[in-house]
Parts: sequence; structure tokens; C-alpha cells
Amino acid sequence: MRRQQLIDATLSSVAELGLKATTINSISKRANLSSGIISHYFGCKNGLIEASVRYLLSSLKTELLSSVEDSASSQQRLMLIVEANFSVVQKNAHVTKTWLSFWAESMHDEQLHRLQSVNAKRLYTNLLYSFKALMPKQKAIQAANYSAAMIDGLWLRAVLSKADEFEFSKAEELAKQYVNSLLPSH
Amino acid sequence: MRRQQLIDATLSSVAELGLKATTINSISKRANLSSGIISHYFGCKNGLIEASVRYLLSSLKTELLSSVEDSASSQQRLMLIVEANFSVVQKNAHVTKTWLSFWAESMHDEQLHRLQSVNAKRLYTNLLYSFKALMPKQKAIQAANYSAAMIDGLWLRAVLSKADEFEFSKAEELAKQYVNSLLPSH
DNA sequence: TTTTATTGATTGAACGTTCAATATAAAAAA
DNA sequence: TTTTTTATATTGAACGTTCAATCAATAAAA
Repeated sequence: MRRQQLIDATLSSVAELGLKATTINSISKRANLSSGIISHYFGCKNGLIEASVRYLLSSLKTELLSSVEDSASSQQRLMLIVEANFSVVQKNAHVTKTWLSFWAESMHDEQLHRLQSVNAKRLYTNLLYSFKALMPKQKAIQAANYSAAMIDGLWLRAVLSKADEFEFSKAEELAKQYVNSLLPSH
Repeated sequence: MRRQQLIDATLSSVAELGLKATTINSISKRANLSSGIISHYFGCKNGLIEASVRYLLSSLKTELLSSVEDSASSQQRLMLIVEANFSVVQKNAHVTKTWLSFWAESMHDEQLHRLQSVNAKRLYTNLLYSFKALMPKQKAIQAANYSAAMIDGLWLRAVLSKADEFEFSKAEELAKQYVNSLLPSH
């Protein structure tokens, strides 16, 4: 319970102030707790940061699993993958900035980089699995690579331009159209 | 001369340590200069950071202008735009990490965000200009949007996966193929 | 001589971590 | 049930470190 409280406060602080300006104090103040409690539950500040990233990643995974399991067609599954990658964000608009901060930091933090790497590969693997059911393997590999890049690219440009919710859903729509355009029926 | 020396040292430090861990000392040590000299030439640390971003952006602009001016066809021009966006990086492999750091920070720094915004729009505008010469305006707008996202997406995924030079040029090749696939001849 | 460039020690603020002290809850004993 | 003991949760002040910024002193150039 306290752990979740602190993780929420961390995400909020990173979203508002950035990772650089997020301190033990900015976090504990938001959680209405003392500064010492962080080391009690997470060992050190970095432990809390990593736990927060893990929480974001598992949210994305849960989002995907809960929606995909009962979907029939491969095409529907592809649409749900796109939706999941945009929706974690739409629920909490400020979380987008947080992702970007963590991604940048992952270039200089071994632990974070492993987490980010798992996430990037999961998007690719999920896409590949569905494409494979719809086209030859070689074509599917290319489609998965392009789709992953397009999803990330549209997402990134929306975040960087500080897009509002409407522009975000427009980016999501573009991503879906692109994935659809790769299907054999087109 | 001192200014450029300090900018180079800043880019090197941000690439190696990240923006968070880059300090007045880590910069001045790399430049073999004293710590005080930074405020003399740039006012404060942030002034130097911004000057470094400006330098990166102007490098990209120069790269583009110098190669594009004497190119004839619109298709060639599109390929050169893609190349320019990947090449700034290939010259100095470590600069990629720097871009990502600055992008993340731009979410919480008004000045940096304006610079980043100019850059994002320039990519779009350049693409749009060339696409317009090859197809109806409405189609060109869509092509430019998709191409910008694909270029950024392929670039981002290459950076985050710590791709080597070979994988980077493969990403560049994919970007070119995608842009080509949007042309009417296909 | 006057101006400009450069140094590096100094300063005070802010940081993450530690830890003795206190509060709360749970378990054991009366 | 009440009392005592033990374990856990939580606080916030104190500590040592690191940071950006400042500035008097020195060197170089004009």
C-alpha cells in the first residue's frame, strides 16, 4: 500500500518536474510521507525509480493481456496492440512525459535499459505473431519492424509536440490505418 | 574557439554520462579548462546546454542544406532528407544518446522545447515540400506525416537498442524504402 | 596602461542516505 | 480482558557529499 503510494508520487513528480529534478523530497511531499520511508521500502532512490518503471511496464502488459485474450481474428489483435500502446497514456496524460524520461535515462542505466529492451521486443514480438498468421514469414518480419517503428514514431512525435488528447487519438488512428494498410487484403 | 571547445565537451559529457550526471566539472575537465570559464562564456550551465542543442540543430540544418541544394529531382531530395537525419549521428555515434537526453528534457524546459519544436516541424516541412511536387496536396500531407513518424520511429528504436553502425544504416535503408513506397510510381 | 581571459578556492544551497527516536500494531503473558 | 513484550512502521533531524555560482587574483593581450 505504501509502496504503491510512493510509486504514484514518483510518476507524478517525474511527469511534472522531469527525472532530473525529481528528488527524495519532491516524491515524499507528494505522498505526504517522510523522506526516510523511501529507503525503508525501496532501499534507495534508484530502487524506487526502477520499481516505478516496472509498474508502468506491467500496466502496459496487463492492458494488452486483458484485451487481447478473447479476440478472435489476427487483424483485431493487431488493432488492440496499437490501442494498448496508446491507451496507457490516455488514461494518465502526464505519464507520456515519464516514459520519455525513463527512456532517455535507460541509455546510462543498465537496469533501466534491460527493462526498456524487454518492452521494445515485446511490441515487436506481439506484432510479428499476428502478422505471421496473415502473410509469409519474411513479409511478416518486415511488417512487424515497420509497424513497431511507426507506432513508436507517431507516439514520440505526439508526446514531443505536447499533443492534447484529441491529437493523441488522431495519432492512434493513423497508426491503425498504417497497420491495416500492410495487410494482404489491401 | 573556447565556446566551441566547451560545446564539444558538453556533448561528449552528455553522451557518456547523461544529462542528469553532466556537471560543470565533468564538462570543464573534458575541455581542460577551469569551471569558472563556463559562466564567463555562457552565463550559467543552462546557457551552455542550450547553446549545445542549438549547435546540434544547426549541424543538422547545414547537413541538409549543403546536400540538397544541387539535387534535381524531388525523389532524390527525399532520400537526402532521410540521409541527413541519420548521418549527423553516424559521424559521431555517441551524439544519438545526446539527442534523446535533450528531447526528454525539452518536456520540462521551455527553451529546449521551442528548439525541439522547430526541428520537428522542419523535418515535416521539408518532406511535405518534396512530396507536394509528386502528388496531390492531401496525399502529400499524409505522406509527410507518415514519413516523419517512420524516420523518427526507426531512429528511436535504433538508438534505444544501442544499435551499432551497421544496424543504424539498416534502419536508414528501411526509412528510404518506406519513403519510396509512398511515391506514385509504386 | 587598460581590457579581456582564465583560474580555482570558496560559498551556500540542495542532495541522498543514515539513524536514533517515536508511534503503531501484533503477539504473548498475566 | 488487561498488561507486557516484541516487532514493525514512520518520522525528521543530522551528516557528508556534490553541485552551480561567485569572485578576488593572476595571466595574457591590446
